[in-house]
Amino acid sequence: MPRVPVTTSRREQILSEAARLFARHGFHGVSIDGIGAAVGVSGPALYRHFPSKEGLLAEMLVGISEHLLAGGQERAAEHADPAALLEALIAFHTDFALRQPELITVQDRDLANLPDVARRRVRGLQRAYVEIWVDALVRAGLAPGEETARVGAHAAFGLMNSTPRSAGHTRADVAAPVLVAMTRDALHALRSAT
Amino acid sequence: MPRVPVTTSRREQILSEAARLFARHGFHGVSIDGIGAAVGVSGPALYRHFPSKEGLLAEMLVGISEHLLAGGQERAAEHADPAALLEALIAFHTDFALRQPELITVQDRDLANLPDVARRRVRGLQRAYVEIWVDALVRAGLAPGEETARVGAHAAFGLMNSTPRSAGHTRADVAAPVLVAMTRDALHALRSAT
DNA sequence: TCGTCACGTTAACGCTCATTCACGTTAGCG
DNA sequence: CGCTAACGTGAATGAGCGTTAACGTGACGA
Repeated sequence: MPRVPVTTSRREQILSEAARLFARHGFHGVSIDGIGAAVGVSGPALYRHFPSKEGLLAEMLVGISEHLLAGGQERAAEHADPAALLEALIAFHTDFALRQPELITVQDRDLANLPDVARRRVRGLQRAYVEIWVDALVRAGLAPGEETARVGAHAAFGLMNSTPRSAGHTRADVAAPVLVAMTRDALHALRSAT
Repeated sequence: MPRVPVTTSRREQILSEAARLFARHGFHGVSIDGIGAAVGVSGPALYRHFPSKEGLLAEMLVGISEHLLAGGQERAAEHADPAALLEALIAFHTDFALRQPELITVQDRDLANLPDVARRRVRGLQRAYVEIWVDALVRAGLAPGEETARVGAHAAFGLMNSTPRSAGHTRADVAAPVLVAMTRDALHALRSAT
């Protein structure tokens, strides 16, 4: 009879510390022993919790993509009005980027280090998330077509995800309204740009 | 008497191919043999041109930072009016990001893989470049203080550097005006955001 | 109380990879 | 013409690291 783990923390702890380390040094810049040391166990103990180093990364990136997509779908279900939806999406994404800068960093830096299957999975989730934005932009009349909307969406992500670069010197509660306002106006610029 | 290299191309060729490979697979995801193969020589031949793999990366990143800083200083010298300077900076940076997406990618992904000395050098150059933007933003009255201006500058970089993510599906000459307009409006949003 | 399973540990294996070595080859300069 | 320096090559070296193996240990269910 499978024992239920009293401490579900170990897995989460590993994921969290690994994210911190991956963000700082990159996937290949961190060793299994390094991750182990960060959580107070040594090296190969990780294989009791994850099938491989790549598997650990996969779970992390899939988790992020699923979280973002779920959040996007939630907002889309709540708001019929595309302008209101965009506002909600901006708030949601900015909040995530400010709260989890390491995850943001790892997500768009170490995607290439995923095994093929997982990478396709993550790409698919990301694409679906982008499509929510694209759809909202087109319906809101901010972008004339999907291509422009996609460029705009990626640009907005780049803007909001700049957080890891300026965070460290800047408190989140001062950066948040700035990023939100900038993203909103950047997206509105799509209208006049074409 | 030192012979002048007939083919100055080899060095440039290596730098260029290495940039492409680093951008796609990351610094640690590319081997010396891989870089060699990409330019048609094999493995250790690179040591005739660079002191080490890290040295190669260092030259690449220092080159980028110097190019950006030089471009920024040029624009700053040409434009006394801060608003005009900002327009010139946006055009300059967007153009660079669209023309050299691989360099942009490598620059903000593999900085951590530099040896300490080179990393400090690059960071210093980057800081100086950022300060040109910060100064222009403050003088143009778009940001109330340097801290807000810094957040805004990093956000603008994130926006313009989003190019590698959307490029590939989008032609540069359609993306350029979109990114320019978005960046301009994003920066103007700093005024009302505070 | 006993077996089992979750969770660790240390040592060993094997592979990748940056770097060095010993050794050509070609082209210009004196 | 011959010396030298630029530029390559293929083989050897040595370190780092992911992964596996062999071996505890303590707690909980039967």
